[in-house]
Amino acid sequence: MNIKIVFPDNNEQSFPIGMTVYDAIAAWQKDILKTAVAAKVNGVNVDLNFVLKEDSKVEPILPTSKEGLSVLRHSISHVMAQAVQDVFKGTKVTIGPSIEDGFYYDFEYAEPFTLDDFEKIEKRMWEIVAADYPFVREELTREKAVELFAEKHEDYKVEIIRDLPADVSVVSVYRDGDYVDLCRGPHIPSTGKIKAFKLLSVAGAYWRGDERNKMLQRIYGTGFADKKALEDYLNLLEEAKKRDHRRLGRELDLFQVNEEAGAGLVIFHPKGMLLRYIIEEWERKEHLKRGYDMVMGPQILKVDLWKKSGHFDHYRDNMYFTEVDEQTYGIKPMNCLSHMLIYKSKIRSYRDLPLRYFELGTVHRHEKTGVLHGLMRVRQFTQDDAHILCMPEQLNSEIRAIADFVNYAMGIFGFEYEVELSTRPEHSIGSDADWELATTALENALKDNNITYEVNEGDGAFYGPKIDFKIKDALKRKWQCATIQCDFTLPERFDLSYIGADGEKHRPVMLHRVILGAIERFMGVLIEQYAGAFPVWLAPTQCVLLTVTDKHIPYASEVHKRLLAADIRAEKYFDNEKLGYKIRQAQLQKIPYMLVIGDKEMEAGTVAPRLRDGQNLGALPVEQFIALVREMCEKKK
RNA sequence: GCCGAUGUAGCUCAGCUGGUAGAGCAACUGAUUCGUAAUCAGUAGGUCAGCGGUUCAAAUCCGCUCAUCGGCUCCA
Repeated sequence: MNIKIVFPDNNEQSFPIGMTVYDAIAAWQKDILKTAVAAKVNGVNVDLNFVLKEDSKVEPILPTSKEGLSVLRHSISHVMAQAVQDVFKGTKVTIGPSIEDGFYYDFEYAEPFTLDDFEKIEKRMWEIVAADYPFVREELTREKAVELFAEKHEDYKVEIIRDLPADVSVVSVYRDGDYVDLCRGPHIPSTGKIKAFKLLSVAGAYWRGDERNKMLQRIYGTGFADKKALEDYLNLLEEAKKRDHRRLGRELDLFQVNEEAGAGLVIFHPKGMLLRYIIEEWERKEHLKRGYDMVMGPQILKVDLWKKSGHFDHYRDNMYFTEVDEQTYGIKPMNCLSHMLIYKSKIRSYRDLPLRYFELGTVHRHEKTGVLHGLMRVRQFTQDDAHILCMPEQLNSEIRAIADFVNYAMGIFGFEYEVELSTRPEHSIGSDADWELATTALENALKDNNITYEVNEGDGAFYGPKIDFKIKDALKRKWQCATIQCDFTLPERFDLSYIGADGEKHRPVMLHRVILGAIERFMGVLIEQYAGAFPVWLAPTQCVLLTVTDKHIPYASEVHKRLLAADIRAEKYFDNEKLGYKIRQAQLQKIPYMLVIGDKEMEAGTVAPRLRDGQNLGALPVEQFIALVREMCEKKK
């Protein structure tokens, strides 16, 4: 489908939908480019591009819009590639897209780029910007394009063109000045439109994302419509760093990951453990409410069982093993096996199903050193794991119930999440028919629940497809927490059965699922979500007693006892310091209530709560304060 | 595992081209008894990540290992 554009000289031309006006104009007659762009859109004053829409309207892409930023950043990445090739002769270019908060470009160059090189590259980039080269689109036949890039020894570009689908006969390249890059476009009109950018980091990245390929050097950067927006973004990054759970974990004395203990092994300090305990207690109650049975299996199981389940063949590299009395045991990387044995301990009837086994199961996985990250990626962690054994016809309602549970839990903890459906991976077990059935079951449940999701091809577990729920950390990195995995294979391998209404044996289906995922990871994201200022029901310390002078200690101690007796987590700041000092300490610890206790309170039998935001609640009788905290806990605030 | 960077007191960091370690905050002790984000003074604290090498001499140079950080691949 084509649409018409009327140019300023009343010349009418039609162009395919999706093409930008800039490209359309360039394709038509590039010498009237500037006036055309400026005059094009009903008096809307814009710097960047316009895009053609279905409804024949020409919409401007503003430099502040998502689309506009993406175009701008893509153009900046071209300028960066151009600068890198100018500064470091012999650099080969590969690909350089815009991404959520910026852009990157992957290069091949013999020497590693350093942060010091950024200055040189940025300097050259500003020169290119100052030259205000127009971005000019040009279309070439495949053959011509291969010729062009082969001549420049751009092997990666040649490979990209050669790998294009057979029906692509024409490719586009963009020129700015004497630089030319293979690119689909669109771009901004000229390099001079670039006002604000910054190169941020350099990292390794495999060519085409495959670890068997050569490792390239990726330079990350970001760009904005103006300097102010760039500064705001950089400040935001600084703020995000203050929320980093690794930093808050130390400052709030929650946990440590100690080099002496080993990489990826978390040591919970008293306050961190208290937070974890609160979450775990909440979990147990919520699971019991929903018809789950609590169970518990051993940390190590004989290796033969892991062979039977398929873990030994498919997951061995990630497992720890130990040998005792000439028996090899596998330390569990997953909790399912014990649950299978529980199911098998009796003959099961269709009347018993579904059976839902829940375990706060601690697992060990030997993760590669390079992936370890605070609480988010560790080698020992505890999942709020459950295995549901049900009849195939119960799958849909079970999956829906889990999705509801996840939604409820995320609401309680204040997270938004994204949903992905991951399908069969390269290395997997089970029949095609079962994979088909399992994938459809998951997909149908999502559709029936009106849950929007994206499909992640080939990202399933080796034993089945899965639905993943992802939440974001302070730096917007997504972390998978909840997951639902559909498994026909393990029931098969363990020969699980139930007696149906027909008196015959049938095979149950198994769902593996977690709600919060790994407690460690969930706590990591939770810490960042609240920047350490936990809601009252979660706060390891809910209130702290601040004495004005030593003579208030006896009364404050009395109040402390009453609070503890009322299940309120209270601390004592009775040291010989000024009130201001103690307020500051409590503030830094992000404690919800600071109870000031001086002469007035001692005489009246009250406490004077101060909130984290500086607000004073005035004097309250102790009982009233207790009631207040209880109410906050009940409302999960 | 791969690419790159980093590792000095509990934390944040100084320590130039090799000559034997320093600040602020925190901690501890004492004085002060004080009303909503830092009272004053003093004291103590380091096999410079570990191991090995070069050197008359290594925090500093070289190698290996461990760990951390930013990514890639992988993943809860």
